[in-house]
Amino acid sequence: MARPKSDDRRSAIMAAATRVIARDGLGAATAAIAKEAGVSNGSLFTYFETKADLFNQLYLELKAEAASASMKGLPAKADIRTQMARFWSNSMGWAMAHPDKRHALALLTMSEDITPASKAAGHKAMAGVAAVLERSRAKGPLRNAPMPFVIAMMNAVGDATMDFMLADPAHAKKHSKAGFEALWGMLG
Amino acid sequence: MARPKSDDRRSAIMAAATRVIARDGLGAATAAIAKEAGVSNGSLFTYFETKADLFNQLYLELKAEAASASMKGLPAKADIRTQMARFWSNSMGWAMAHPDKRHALALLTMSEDITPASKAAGHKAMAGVAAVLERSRAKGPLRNAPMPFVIAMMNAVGDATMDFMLADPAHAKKHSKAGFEALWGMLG
DNA sequence: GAAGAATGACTGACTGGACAGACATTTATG
DNA sequence: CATAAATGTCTGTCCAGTCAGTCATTCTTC
Repeated sequence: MARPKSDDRRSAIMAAATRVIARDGLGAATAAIAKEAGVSNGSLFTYFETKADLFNQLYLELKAEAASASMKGLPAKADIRTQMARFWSNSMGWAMAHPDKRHALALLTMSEDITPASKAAGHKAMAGVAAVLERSRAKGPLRNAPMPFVIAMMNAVGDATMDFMLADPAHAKKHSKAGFEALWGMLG
Repeated sequence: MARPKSDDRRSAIMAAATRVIARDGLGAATAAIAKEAGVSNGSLFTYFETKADLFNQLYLELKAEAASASMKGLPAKADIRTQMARFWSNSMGWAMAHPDKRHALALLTMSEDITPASKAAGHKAMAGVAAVLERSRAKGPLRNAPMPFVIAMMNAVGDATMDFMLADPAHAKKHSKAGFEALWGMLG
């Protein structure tokens, strides 16, 4: 019946938001995002009702992408340390390949206008990870800790590791390995 | 001479800023801070040249307080695990006793208008910690990692632990212990 | 399949509100 | 009385979200 919304435009806005948020922080102006996307100010609001809406959708998309990337090719039959190592390497590799996405996601995770519903959905996307973690910590010092606590620990170590890899890419491999050893020491 | 500046007023502003930042985030309005302090809008600017200036001074003050609290009564002669445990318990205790301060400090640490100079000074305040950490990690998986990396790991685990303690105070002790075991596993 | 009616996406100037910081005036201190 | 702190209004800036008008696309009718 009428001009259809374009997926290209929608994803141009999402991609622009990723870049601008990574650059300007959560205070990023919608006008700046629209400009970066090559789209008019008003047009942004035909794709996203509010700025918070845009942020929530972007959060979910990035979270899903990060989760899927980190679970790629897990050797289901290998021992648990090998699986964990593969997961770790996937996660760190994704972060290195997409620093803007990883930075924007880190900021959005802290943002106050990500709704509880979005956070819940985000955690759901990470469900596969939880299973691997569960086995990893079975005999370690965290064997009796609540699972969300264990997940938070892993994220904390992961975030800190990524920060170092991005700040010092020359030794990224080394930092990634050190981070994994730290994680494994904590779990096993 | 002339009317002197009052330390009471200055610290009222600092305390108010702590509360308001904890409540409203880094977007906290200077007007809100002044009001909370029972001080006029303009007066705030006779004590702090700019908002960023206030934030930097508050960051340093909170950082110094946290550092000093966490080093209190370290048993210099005890074995390293005992020292580390005392440090950990001090840190977590301070955070539980002053949730606003700890939250504001966490936010300020991420803030973009904390200058590199302030961050450097902040790290300096934590110097005592570094020595304890150095001995703790001497034989563990992180024995060859750069010290800043080890510090970042510890902070990451500490932040995650505090989040859980504050969110679930009934089991604060348990969370604190679990966090310590995680840290110790990582180091030793 | 051509004409044109209907739809709704697109644009960018605009609005209302919030906020950092300045300033003119008042008040306290020595 | 000289000096400087205190006050709170005021101003310029910035920004999320709106809106009136435009135009691309699709549907309908002959």
